Amino acid sequence: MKEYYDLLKSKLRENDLRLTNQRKIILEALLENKSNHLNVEELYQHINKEYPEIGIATVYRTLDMFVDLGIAHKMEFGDKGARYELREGDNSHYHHHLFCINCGKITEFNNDGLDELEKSIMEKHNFLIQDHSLRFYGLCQECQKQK
Amino acid sequence: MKEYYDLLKSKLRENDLRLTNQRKIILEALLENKSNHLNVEELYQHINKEYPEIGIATVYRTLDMFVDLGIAHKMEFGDKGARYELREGDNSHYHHHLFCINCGKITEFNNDGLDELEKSIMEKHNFLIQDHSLRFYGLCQECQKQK
DNA sequence: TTGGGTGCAAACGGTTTGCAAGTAC
DNA sequence: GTACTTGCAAACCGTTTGCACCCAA
Repeated sequence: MKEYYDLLKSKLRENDLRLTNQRKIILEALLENKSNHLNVEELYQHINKEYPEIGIATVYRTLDMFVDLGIAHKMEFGDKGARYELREGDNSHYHHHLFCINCGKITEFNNDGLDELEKSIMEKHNFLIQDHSLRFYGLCQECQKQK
Repeated sequence: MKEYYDLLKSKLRENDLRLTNQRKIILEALLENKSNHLNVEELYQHINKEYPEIGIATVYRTLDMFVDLGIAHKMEFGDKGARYELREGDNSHYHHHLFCINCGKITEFNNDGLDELEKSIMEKHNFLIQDHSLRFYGLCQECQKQK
């Protein structure tokens, strides 16, 4: 918590941006829902309960800014509504996602073994990789039983 | 060409759907632009030149249907506008994409080595994988020079 | 004090939908 | 002939934007 707060503070200062209450609150909401994979609307609803004066436009603007500052990731699963999650400190341990096409449940899995592929692609295609996304779409355990 | 046409025909028949001119034309447009990664609007413009009577709603409906029939893939890169591409016969040789965040250029690369990861995830998470997507975001060769 | 930040509501843009007319089978 | 399809235009909905007011530094 403190860790992300300090990170935000220094990133903001670096870029001559201000540390507003809204930005603190939105960071906090992301932290509280770290594993819930809320989309923007859901995150906004969560914030709205305690801080009804904050507008959704601010939430969008702030989240985009967090991405620019390198604090958050934006993810879209094609099911209406982007999701944002905080970046982990060590990028190489970034996780990826299983997306259930029946119930929409999102599960995380680890990144092991992608680094080599990344390296070989950089060389083969002369492509400077800055971010990556690996997803599997299918049926989670519960939805398999159901069918 | 013939191959996809026959596939479409049989898939349609299986599902009591009709082989209309529009569906043939849209399949053809996908084939002609196999490596161009056009989004729906661009694909529509391409079709519109020769067949101005076809509406964009039909293009959307048809492409979604192609996905349901297992003939096409839908892809979203977060840069406005979904893209569709024909599925290759052998799913295990499905390619993935490099997306240049500067110019939007999309490059394909091969899938080698993802199957094992897939298998281990199926076991570990009891997740029935039906589709997967691996992407790298970064700078293509040209855009690296430019900067 | 002042320029960046916010809330509001309107605008935007990709996509979907209702419906009457068209057409494959 | 009948049900599936289509074209059109309007609706939808997530996201962005313009603007007057606000507030962090």
